[in-house]
Amino acid sequence: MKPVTLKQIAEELNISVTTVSKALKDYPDVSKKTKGLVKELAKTLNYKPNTFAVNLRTKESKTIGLIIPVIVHHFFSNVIKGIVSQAEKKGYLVIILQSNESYELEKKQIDLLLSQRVDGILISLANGTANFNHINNVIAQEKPLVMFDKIAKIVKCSKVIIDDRKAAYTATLHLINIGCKRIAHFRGALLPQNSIDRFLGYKKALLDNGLPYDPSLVYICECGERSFEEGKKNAKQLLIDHNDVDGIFINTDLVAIGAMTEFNSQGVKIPDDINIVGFSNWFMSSVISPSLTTINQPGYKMGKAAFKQLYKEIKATKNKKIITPKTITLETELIKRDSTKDN
Amino acid sequence: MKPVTLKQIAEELNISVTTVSKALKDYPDVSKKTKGLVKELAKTLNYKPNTFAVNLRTKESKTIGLIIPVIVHHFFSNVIKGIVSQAEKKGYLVIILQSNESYELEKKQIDLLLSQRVDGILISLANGTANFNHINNVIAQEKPLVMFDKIAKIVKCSKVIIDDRKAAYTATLHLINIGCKRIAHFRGALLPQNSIDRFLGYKKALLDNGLPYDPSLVYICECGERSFEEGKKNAKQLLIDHNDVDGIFINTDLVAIGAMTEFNSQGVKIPDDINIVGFSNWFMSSVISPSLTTINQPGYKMGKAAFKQLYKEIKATKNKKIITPKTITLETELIKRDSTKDN
DNA sequence: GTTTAAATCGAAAACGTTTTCGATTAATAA
DNA sequence: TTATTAATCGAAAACGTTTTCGATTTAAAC
Repeated sequence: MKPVTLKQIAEELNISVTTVSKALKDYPDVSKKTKGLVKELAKTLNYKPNTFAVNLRTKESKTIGLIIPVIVHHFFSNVIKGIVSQAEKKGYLVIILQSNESYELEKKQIDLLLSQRVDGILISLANGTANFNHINNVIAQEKPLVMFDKIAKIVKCSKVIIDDRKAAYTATLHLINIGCKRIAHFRGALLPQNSIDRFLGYKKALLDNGLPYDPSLVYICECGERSFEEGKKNAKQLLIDHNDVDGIFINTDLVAIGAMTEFNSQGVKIPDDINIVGFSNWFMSSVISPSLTTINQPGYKMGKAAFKQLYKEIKATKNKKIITPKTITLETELIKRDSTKDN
Repeated sequence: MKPVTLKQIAEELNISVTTVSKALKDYPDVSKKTKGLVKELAKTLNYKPNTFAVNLRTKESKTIGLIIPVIVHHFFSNVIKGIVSQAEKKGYLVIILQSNESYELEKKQIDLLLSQRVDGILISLANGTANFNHINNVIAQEKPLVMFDKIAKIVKCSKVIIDDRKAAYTATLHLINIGCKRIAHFRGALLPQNSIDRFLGYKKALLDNGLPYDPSLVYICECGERSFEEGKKNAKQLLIDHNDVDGIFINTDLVAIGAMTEFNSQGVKIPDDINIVGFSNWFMSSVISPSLTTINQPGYKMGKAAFKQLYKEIKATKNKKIITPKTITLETELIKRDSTKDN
C-alpha cells in the first residue's frame, strides 16, 4: 500500500530512475518508445511524485501563506476566496493563518510560514502592528511578499489597495450634496493606514466644501469582534453629545448597522433625521431596512490581484530578476441606498 | 543569504552533522557541553530546519487539507476559523480549498491534497456529490479523513455534525406551539444529507402533532450563491399558491431573510400574518428587523471538534493503531426572536 | 591489570526526486 | 573504411534531515 516511486517504475521496465524521471517530464533525450512505456506504467500504477522530495530538490513548495486579521468577515472571506481560486489556477496552494489583529501572533505566523518555506506571503496587517521588522525581514530574505488592504506605506513591497481617502471623500461628499451640514464620522482604530485615510478623506471633503472640521464629531471604534456593539454605543453617545448632527460617515458597514439599530430603537428616523453612509458593502447592507448607502470594496478582486502580483514576483525571483514594488489601486464606488436621502 | 544547515553548524564546531541533529533534539547520547554549544550557535545563526528535508525524512508534512463548499458564508467561515486556530495550537497548518459545491472540483481537490501528501483531510461535501469513490479512496490509503456538517452517512469515517433532524423538529415544534396550523417548509437541495434531515424533522414534527403533511407546502432552493433571491422567489410563489400559511420553517437564514424581505414589501406582517424560523443563526439574523428566530449552528465549535478528531486519527495512524470511526454530534438550540410570536 | 559498563560520538544509509555530464550506440558523412 | 554527429541512456551527486548501529573513550568494578 506504499506510494509508487520512480524506482519501482524503473525496475519494472529495467531502465534507470533517471530515464523514468526524464520520460515523465518529456525531456528530449528520451526516445518516444520509452516515454510511452513509462507514462503508461506510471498511469496504471497511479504514480504521484513525492512532493516532499520534489520540494527538497527544487527548493520550492508551490505553496503560499496568507495572514489575515479575521476570517469571519464578509470582506476578508471574499479576499480569501479570490486568493484561493486564483492560486489554484496556477497550481499553488494556500495556507491560511489568522492574526486576530495581534502583532505578536502576526510575527509568530510570519516565522511559521518562513520555516515552512512557502514560496511567498500575502498579508493584511493586524491593527496592532506598528513595527515592521518582521515584514522587512521577509523582504530581506528575498521572499516575495505582497500586502493588501491593511498595508504599511513605509514598507517597500507591492501592495493592493483601494484609495481609501478618495472613497471616504466620495462618501462624505455625498452627504454634503444631499444637504447635510453637521457630519460626524465613526472612524476605525488609530494605527491602520486605511482608517487614517478614511478619516483624512472625510476631513478633506468637509474643508473643501466650506464646512468646519469639528474633532468632537469624530468617534473611534476598534472595529474588532464587537463592531456592532461599538456602533450602538457610539450612536448613543452621539445623541447625548450633539443634537444637530444630520449625517454620519462610518468606517465599516457593521458599525453602521449597529448605529442604525440604536437610532431605530430611539426613534431617530433614517434618513429623515440622520443620513448614514457605511463602508465595504457587506451583503447584509443591501438587506437590512433601511438599506445602507455604502462604498463598495471589491474583496474578491483584491484577492485575485494580490495573488497575481505575488505570482509574478515568485516567478521573477526564481529567474533572479529584481522586483520593483508595485502598488495596485482598485476602483471603489458609492452605492446609494435608503439610508441617505435622494437629492 | 542562504539558509543555515546542520552541516554548517557541524563544520563550525568541528563535530558531525549527526551530533548536531541529535543535540538539537535533546538525544540522551550527547554531552551537556556539546548540546550547549550547538544550541547556542544554532540560535545565533538563526537556524531553521529545512521543512522539505524533514518532511521527506519523517514522511509527514504537519499540514492538513480542508475542502469546503463555500468560503464566503457565515457558518463555514466560522468553521474555518475553528479549524485553523485549533490546528495552529497543535503545530499544524491548514490548506484551504473551495469546492464550489461541485463534485468534479471536489474530486480534483482530493487528488491535489493527496499528491501534496497532507497528513489528513477535513471535508464538508459539495451539494453535487453523490458518488463517494474519491472519499473511500482516501480512507483506503489509510489517510485520516473527517467529514463535518455536510456528510455522507454511507461513508465509513469519523463525522462531526449536528442533529439536523432533531433541530428541525424543534424549530417546527416551536411554530406548532405558538399556534401555527399550516406550516410550510423551504428546504435545501435534494442531495445533501442535512437538507434531507431537516425536511424529515419538519415532517415528523407535523405528524407527531396531528397536523397533515402537505407536499405542496414544501419548496426547494439550492441554497447557493443566490440564496437571498431564492428566498424571495419562494415567498412570492407561496403567496400565490396558498393564502392560509401561517408559519414557515426555512432551511437557511439567508433564504429566510430573502423571504422576509419579500413579505415585507408585499405588506405581509411578520410575525402577525406569518411566523418564520430560519436555520444557522447567522450574525445578520439578530440584526435585521424583525430579528429572526432560528436554530443556532455552532460553526466554530464544529471546526474545533473536527480538527481534534482528525488530530487523534493522525496520531493513531502514526502508531499503526486501527481507527474506529466516531460520530460527534454537537448541540444546537432554538433562538427565539421577533419573527415568531410569543406564546 | 583486566573486564565491564556507561558515556559520547560519527559513518552511513535512507527518504525520492532532479539534473549534470559522461558513456554508449546508431546513423550519417567523409 | 573511418570520422562525425545525433540519439539515447544511466551513474552519480545533490537537496538536508533523521536514525541505526558500531566505534571509541572514559569511568567503574573486579
